Amino acid sequence: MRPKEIHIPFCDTCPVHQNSVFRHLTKEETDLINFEKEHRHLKRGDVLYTEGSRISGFYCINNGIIKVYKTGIDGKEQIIRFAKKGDLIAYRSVLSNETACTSAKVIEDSTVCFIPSNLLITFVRENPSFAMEIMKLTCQELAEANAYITDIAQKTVRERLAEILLHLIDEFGLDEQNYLRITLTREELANIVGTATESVIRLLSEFKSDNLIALNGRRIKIINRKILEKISNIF
Amino acid sequence: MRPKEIHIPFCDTCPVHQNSVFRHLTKEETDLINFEKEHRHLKRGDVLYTEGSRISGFYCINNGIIKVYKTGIDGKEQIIRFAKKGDLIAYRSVLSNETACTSAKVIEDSTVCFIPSNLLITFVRENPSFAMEIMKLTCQELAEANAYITDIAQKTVRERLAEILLHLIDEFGLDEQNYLRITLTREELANIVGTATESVIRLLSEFKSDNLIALNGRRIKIINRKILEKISNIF
DNA sequence: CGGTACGTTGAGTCATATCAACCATAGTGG
DNA sequence: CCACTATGGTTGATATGACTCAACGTACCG
Repeated sequence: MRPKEIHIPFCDTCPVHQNSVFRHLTKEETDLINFEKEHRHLKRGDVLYTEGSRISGFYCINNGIIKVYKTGIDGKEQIIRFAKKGDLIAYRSVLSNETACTSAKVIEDSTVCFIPSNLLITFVRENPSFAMEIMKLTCQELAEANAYITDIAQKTVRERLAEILLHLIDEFGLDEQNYLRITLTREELANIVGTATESVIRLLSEFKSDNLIALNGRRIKIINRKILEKISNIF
Repeated sequence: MRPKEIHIPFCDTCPVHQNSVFRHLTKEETDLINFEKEHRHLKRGDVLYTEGSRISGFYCINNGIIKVYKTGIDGKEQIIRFAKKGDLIAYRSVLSNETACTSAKVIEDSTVCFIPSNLLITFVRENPSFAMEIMKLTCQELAEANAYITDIAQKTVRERLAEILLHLIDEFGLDEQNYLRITLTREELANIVGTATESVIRLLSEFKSDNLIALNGRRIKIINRKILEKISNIF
């Protein structure tokens, strides 16, 4: 009884597959994934895995948005990154053979493929081009993490909030009316920036009075990107 | 005229080599490194590479301590990590084929081997066990970076300073009199914690009056580790 | 001896967290 | 259908952690 069942194509014709690290797999390897993968439909709030758990595979996001976060003091979430169409999650834990260092939860209803660990390990060992691509992925994530450490340590909340808005624009884009294509609660925004919910609310309404953004419930319309860039102190 | 020239052994008998990711290399691969590597003696303050530069190889630390940092607002350094005997630096940029996202500077006089990029790339492509080990390394660094993002976003400066002291104990150890085996300026400490130099000074002398540490110039003696753990809020 | 880099302390300020109250909305169950 | 509850959003008042600025001390170095 799923009125809107989303079709999951075979891996070899899946646009995600063709545009990701998977494009370095051979026909045989692709078929193997296709055979072994499961696909799942998930709703907002569903949890894919939690910090500390042992993981038997990783996920390829076909659709929707997932937040990847750590749980800190008093259970406060720190959002580390988002995963959307074409992104992989949980592969880090598989590769390092450690328990998950983050949790993952659905933000917008998603369709994902679950691929068992052993496939990833095998491909890394047997397909050097694929290994190299996965390695690049990890290295890029590492570079981003380092940059974020510096930001969070040195910038004010105001600067960081402006910067996050710009990141969200880059990552998820704007619709025809310049609304951000991702909707987050104030609390989620606070958990990216690393601040209190109330501070996000105050700063957003400040940005609004300065005519940099407009607010429509959870939807954020970008009016003046240039000034946001100035505020965010990126160079 | 170097009175204390430190002997660099051939790679195949180098203790660093035998205890690092390099142990997965074949005899031939090891010989190749041995043949192509350069070794360098560096003094405090020497710079190995700087953010944004293109890198033609990576470094294996034989001795001494290096700080790896990003330059943020107004040139303020954010120290990302330290590298000591047996650690590798700059390999991230080589693997992802990007310019360096950090700079590296000598904190304690060091001896390092410089190994050209192409060797690393070749070994990753041709030696799956080695590739896997390097990958684990990156993944672990990533896990640490994520944890640090959460800390810095959620903890107070006081908590973070205590935590950093504990990290430094774990990473560099204590001598017979419980002095930390790494000496940093107050500014460097501040640049790890992500705070102002004055704040570090005030908090250190607070820890001192609470009899948690003793101070002797730049040397820090650990007196009560338990309480430091309590303050740092790790669980 | 003057210079430079580092360390320390005090005073004042400000950004941000915290606490508290209140509103809006939607879902739930009797 | 209404009270009830939970969740998210907003605003105000207040507290305070941490930064900044400034002055001064200390130590080492050529």
